[in-house]
Amino acid sequence: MDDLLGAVLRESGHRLTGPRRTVWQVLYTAAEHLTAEQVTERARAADPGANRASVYRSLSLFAELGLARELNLGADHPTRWETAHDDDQFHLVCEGCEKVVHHAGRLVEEVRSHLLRGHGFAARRVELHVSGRCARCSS
Amino acid sequence: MDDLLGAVLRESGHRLTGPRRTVWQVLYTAAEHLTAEQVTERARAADPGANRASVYRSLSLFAELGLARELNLGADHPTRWETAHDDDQFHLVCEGCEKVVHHAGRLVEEVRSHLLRGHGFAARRVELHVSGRCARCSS
DNA sequence: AGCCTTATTGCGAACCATTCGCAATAAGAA
DNA sequence: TTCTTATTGCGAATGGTTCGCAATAAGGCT
Repeated sequence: MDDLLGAVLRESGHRLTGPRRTVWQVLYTAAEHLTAEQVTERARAADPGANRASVYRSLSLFAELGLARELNLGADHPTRWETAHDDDQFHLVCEGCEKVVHHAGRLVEEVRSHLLRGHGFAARRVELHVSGRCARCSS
Repeated sequence: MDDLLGAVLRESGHRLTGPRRTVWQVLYTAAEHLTAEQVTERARAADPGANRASVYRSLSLFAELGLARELNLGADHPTRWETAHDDDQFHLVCEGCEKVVHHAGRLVEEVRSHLLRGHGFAARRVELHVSGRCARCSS
């Protein structure tokens, strides 16, 4: 939905602007995880004057408001962005086809309860990054 | 051990040099995870002429040889380094005391087999980053 | 509808961690 | 000891991200 953006912005005392709408659209309709640069490119498809700095500002604001999420898949790869899901992060990076697979599973819940019961550690955010080879590429 | 460095370097056709020895010493005797900048500072304590670029070069080489590991604990934090352990990465970052706890458990094994059996994904490296509050800080 | 306030934008310059190019140096083999 | 060449040190370059500030436009108010 496009109205989610407006609602969240209004509610938090921010304005619904053109650039923000554009960035949100890009992020929302993207299949993969995009780098800030890719977001900028695609934003320029809709609005040729789209500005890099504004894209960065929109992305960080979205993150702050819980609309989007910043991904770190290793120091070699650049930072990527995605719309936020309720589930925790669980990313499988295939070294063969370079695809990043999203995988939401109960595993995260298990990790969480394991840590709390076994170690008294109250997990807020769980990020699981796995690199290896997917079924197709490991043949 | 200090000889581990020499052995691994020699075996891989590299030279055991002063700068590399210094960086290894720093990394090896560090309690926490250090940023490249911190490694450089400490290296300068031993050798005032220690060079930033060489520190970076040493660190990447160590990573390549499996002696050290680069850590990404989120885009906000700078990259950190540690000597490599055999176990996979499992980091608990406490938001209260800012401590990074190393926690090696069988959880990683479970994740690995879960992915392989359930999804045909052959995990090579598993990184689990959890932020939350440790037992002491959550009171 | 038009006005006013001020959040947001766009632009380029600034930043900062990391990397590079290259001449000088020093490991390690002979 | 000499010789080869991997490695260093230096400063400059890079690349992603952020900043400063004047110009613009959202949205509340009349």
